[in-house]
Amino acid sequence: CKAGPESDRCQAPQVHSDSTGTMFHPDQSFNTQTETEADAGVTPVERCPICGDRVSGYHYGLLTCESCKGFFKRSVQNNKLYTCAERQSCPMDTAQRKRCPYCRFQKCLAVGMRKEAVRADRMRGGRNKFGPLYRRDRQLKQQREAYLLSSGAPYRVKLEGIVAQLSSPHELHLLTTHSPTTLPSDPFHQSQLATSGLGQAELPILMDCTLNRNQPLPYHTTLHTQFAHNVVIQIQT
DNA sequence: TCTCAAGGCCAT
DNA sequence: ATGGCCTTGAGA
Ligand SMILES: [Zn+2]
Ligand SMILES: [Zn+2]
Repeated sequence: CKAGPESDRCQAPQVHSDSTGTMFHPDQSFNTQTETEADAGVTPVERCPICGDRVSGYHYGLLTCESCKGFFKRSVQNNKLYTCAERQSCPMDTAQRKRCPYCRFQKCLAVGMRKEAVRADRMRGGRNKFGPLYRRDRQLKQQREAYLLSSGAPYRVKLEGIVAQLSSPHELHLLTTHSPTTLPSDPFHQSQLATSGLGQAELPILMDCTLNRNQPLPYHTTLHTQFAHNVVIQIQT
């Protein structure tokens, strides 16, 4: 993987996974970006509920990305009043989140960001009253994952990103042709893998399948299980 | 001490 | 105005 000036695309595809799909955000029409290899496998793969970007921690009540944190802070601090030029339902993803601050702020509130967590006196550091809440939420998530890991429940794997370069066309062939119907003998599998683009440099891929917990992932992929709901896959190149 | 969410800074 | 990175500081 040559890291050029445009090293953006030279990254491992990002993957979400989830038990039986039930916990997936129902409104996940996020066009997720790729994630750096460094992040993959180390940091929990959580998605910002507002825009789908990578979360950087708890901000004003819940896990959000860095940009929505900043946006919410500015909005509240400066008593921003926005208006939507459309119908109060603009799409929110990393590409379009800055287009309509109104809908972005609405969504911030809708998903539970708290104005009260923005300090009127701009005191820095320390902990606010939500500190304990964050702590509980964390350990709740962990418990649930521990359970799901041990339960043997089917889990869902989504892979979306750009493969910079496959070592051989054969790998792509396997990924492609084995998609919906050829995942062997798995009653749960419903995978949909699409490839498009013909350039050798970058290859968009999309996979979404449900697998049994004891079943290996298809071909040339390695699985790193972190938490039950978050699995990171790396394509071996 | 260490943690990590809150505010600050500043290049874009 | 945005968003990535930095500094702060009460609580564990
Ligand atoms: Zn966001
Ligand atoms: Zn709007």
